[in-house]
Amino acid sequence: MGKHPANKKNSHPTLGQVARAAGVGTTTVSRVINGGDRVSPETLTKVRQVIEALGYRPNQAARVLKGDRTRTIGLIVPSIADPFFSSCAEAAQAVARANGSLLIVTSTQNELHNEIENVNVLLSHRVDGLIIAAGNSRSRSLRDLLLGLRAPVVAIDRPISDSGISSVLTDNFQGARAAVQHLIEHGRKRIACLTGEGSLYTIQERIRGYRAAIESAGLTPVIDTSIHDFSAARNAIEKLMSSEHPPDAFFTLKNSTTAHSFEVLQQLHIRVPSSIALVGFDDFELASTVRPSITVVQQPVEAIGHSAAELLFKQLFSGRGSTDGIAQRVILKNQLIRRSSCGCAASLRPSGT
Amino acid sequence: MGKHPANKKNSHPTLGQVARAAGVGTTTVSRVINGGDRVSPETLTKVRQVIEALGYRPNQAARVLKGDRTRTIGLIVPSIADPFFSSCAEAAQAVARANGSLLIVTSTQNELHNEIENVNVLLSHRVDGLIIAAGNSRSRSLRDLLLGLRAPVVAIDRPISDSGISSVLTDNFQGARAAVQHLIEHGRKRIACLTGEGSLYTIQERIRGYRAAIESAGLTPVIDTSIHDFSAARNAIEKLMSSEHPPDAFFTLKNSTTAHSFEVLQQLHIRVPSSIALVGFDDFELASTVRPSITVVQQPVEAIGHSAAELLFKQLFSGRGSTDGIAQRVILKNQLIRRSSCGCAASLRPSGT
DNA sequence: ATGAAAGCGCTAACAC
DNA sequence: GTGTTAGCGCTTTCAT
Repeated sequence: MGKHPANKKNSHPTLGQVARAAGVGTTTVSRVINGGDRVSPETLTKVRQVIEALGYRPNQAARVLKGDRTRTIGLIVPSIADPFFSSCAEAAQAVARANGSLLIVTSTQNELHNEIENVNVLLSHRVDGLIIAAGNSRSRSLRDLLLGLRAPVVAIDRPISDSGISSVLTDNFQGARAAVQHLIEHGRKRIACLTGEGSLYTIQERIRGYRAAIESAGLTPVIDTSIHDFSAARNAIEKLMSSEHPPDAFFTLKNSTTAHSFEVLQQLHIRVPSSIALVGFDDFELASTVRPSITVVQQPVEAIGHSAAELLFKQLFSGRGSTDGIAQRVILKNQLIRRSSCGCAASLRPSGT
Repeated sequence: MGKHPANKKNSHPTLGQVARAAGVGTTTVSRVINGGDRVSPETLTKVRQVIEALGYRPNQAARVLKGDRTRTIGLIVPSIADPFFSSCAEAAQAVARANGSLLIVTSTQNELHNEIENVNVLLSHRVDGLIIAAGNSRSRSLRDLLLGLRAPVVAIDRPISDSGISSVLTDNFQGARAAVQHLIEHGRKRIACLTGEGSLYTIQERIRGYRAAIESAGLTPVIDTSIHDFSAARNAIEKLMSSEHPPDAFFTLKNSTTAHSFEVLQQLHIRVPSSIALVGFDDFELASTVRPSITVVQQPVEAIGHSAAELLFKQLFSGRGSTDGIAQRVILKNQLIRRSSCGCAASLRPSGT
């Protein structure tokens, strides 16, 4: 089938083939593709031509085998499609690229089984380092697996318990506490906390923050961790609203819960913020566009991915493996974005920050 | 520093080390890690123990060097953080995993420079195949590069011009035309088309669809391709609204334009849909939650990633390289999701489809 | 400035 | 069943 001029050979051309075609030794070709030092200008030009003509590309696998780094790093997250993690990934990839590396992203759906398998697969590919957001951050087996690696590891969003593994987190506790305090300052007395996935580290920290604020104000905590989906939100809210002492505010601990709750409130024609104030954890697109715009605790998403990757490369370059010396814990600040749903006056140009 | 039991060796243990430790030959170990056929039960157990004890993991690079597939496929997209592409990626990864492969995702910001570099990097890593959403789908150099590969390539979202490269697309033309027709059926006469990134294939197809519907209804097309951001949207809309014949509907060609336009309309206190009807191309979270809920052309995002990966593996397994035989063009249908902003009655339970 | 040759870790003939 | 051995494509001494 008449095809294009390039390489119609069955397989990729090899360095040896280039060498032969150029009438030089393999060493010379190797030098050329690695910067071209110690090669005469003519040879260099000649070899480059041949490389071009043959469409030669060095085989990473062979280089790796010689013991070099693979120039790949792995990122293991619950879901690529989750905006939080995909933003992290984008930021991490930028750093990886700046360091001449490739980022390989895999997803686990928070299942321990997948987390362990992904670590193993990535390791088989000899990634130089690993960034991981582990759903099962307290799993003994995962921890031991990670601890046994020679490659550096950085945990994001959720730390690996009792491991001394570096981590980049946001201050979920403070963020939640500040949000609830804000609600309290608005005079809210019965603030209910709504969420799903109560087993995750992040959620638990946020609950701690909620409790701390509530209790230090002498109020009563009301926590519902059953909100997995829209109908769960609807049920929970209907029940709460028809209870003896209905809440006057909701603090929702994750994006989907915030969105679902907001929609339920609309459907039930409950006024926000007059009847119920609403503050969510985690910002999202359109949180500033809906009416009322929604006040949220905003996490520095890109910064997480960026810092984690930076930290990883720092460990990589500092020579040694995971747990020694530079293991660090980076805690990033969260920010309360005050929009309308908490009771603050609507800003004039609400398409927010 | 007292560490854990695993492998404290400087580097990874090798198959040879396992063989020696187990008192067997390398072939036997190789057999064990490849399924354990033709090995006696005792040896098998023994070897497995040693593997476990040493924390041995086969080195992919070495396998690759032997000519095997790398069991990795590459996905090149404009941005990982874009929900459209991250959903594609998630779907593609699921297929890859089902086929025992790893998906490597890289992003290009639609820059030709990055697209070419990413192809080369992925190729150096000897990915078995490539899925690409090329911003510069008409670039000659990119096309030639892709055509020269022995690895199968599947284009998504945007076809590679004049290349015969397989592609998985949605029917942008039909989708747009149906949306505009819907607006026309609602009695709208002056439907303005708003968008940015007019150079992209997808956008151009949508414009074609818009034109087709408008012209066959004897109306006048009004197209503004300058909407890069919020303030551009604001300017454009203000100008349109104060013109002699202000529009009575907007058809927005991409997510961000839809969201920005919606917000501008709110700020200007222009009633939707009574004064201006709105239909957007591409669904997004909360499109059903805002008030009025927004009617959109919904693309089968997961299906794109899924089909593309399936197609890629099909080509991979069918033995040969890119352009022969099974090169296909898969066109997926888009669906008009009728919510409120087009003028259709609000549905009772508007949290969408 | 350039080349010859020895592996890197693994698999696949081919013996035993 | 199991071991021996020859490379896969590359980098890297060590000569020249």
